Amino acid sequence: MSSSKLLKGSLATIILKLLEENEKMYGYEITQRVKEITAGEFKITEGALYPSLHKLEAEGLLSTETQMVENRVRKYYSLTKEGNAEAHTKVAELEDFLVNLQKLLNPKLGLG
Amino acid sequence: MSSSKLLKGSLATIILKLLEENEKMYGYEITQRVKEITAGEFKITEGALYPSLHKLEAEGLLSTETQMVENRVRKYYSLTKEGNAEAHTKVAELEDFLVNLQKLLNPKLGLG
DNA sequence: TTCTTATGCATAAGAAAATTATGTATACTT
DNA sequence: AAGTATACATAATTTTCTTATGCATAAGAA
Repeated sequence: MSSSKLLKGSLATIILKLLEENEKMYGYEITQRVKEITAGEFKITEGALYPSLHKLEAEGLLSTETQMVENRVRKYYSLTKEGNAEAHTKVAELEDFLVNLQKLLNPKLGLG
Repeated sequence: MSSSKLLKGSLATIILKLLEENEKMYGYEITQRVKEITAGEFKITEGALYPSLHKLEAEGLLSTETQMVENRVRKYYSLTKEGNAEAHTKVAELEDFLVNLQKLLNPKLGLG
């Protein structure tokens, strides 16, 4: 996430959420999907993405499958069973966090 | 912010926002206010808070004033003029970020 | 034909921003 | 006497980025 330098710590949750909806995705596809959804405002760098994917795989949350497409390698990632559970947990935690952050940013609503 | 380990990078914005509303606050007060507003879900640690306050002061965004209250030192922080401007900017950036994050977490709404 | 952009993965060096642990000090409660 | 609350501060470590670099193929522009 280059443009804003905000919200370090949410990348893994974003990845898990996207994979919850898409069955399988490859790295480059994830960067493009995020860019598309956020109208170009989030740019996930490879230096952040690939280490994060590798870590999630090492933790047993993602499984991989490599394909050759048009003479290029694609490494597809899918949620494991544990990954699916963790996706729910992490998304819920992040949403909870956002609610609290909104209370801080918008105290009139929060304490109304 | 100990409990969730999320949203690293938003602490400075939270501080600026609180000071935008409160004229002046001291460190311990900030930790208690955040805890109160978020019903105990955000716990700002001293190890995060004080370095962040010092940095904001070094950047000219905050000014300080020390008082003795009941035999204890309190260091009050206030927004400078530049701090006030920066508070607006950072809050707007964070809100913008949250909008995009919501699009990722709630794609059905985002692309509706 | 050469350069740039796009596609696709990966790692290393460095910076930023936390966590955790520690230290000092006063005051109140158990 | 020990623990909790108030109040500030810093150091060591960890996490998670950014930036830079590297490899490789393909397509389009100059």
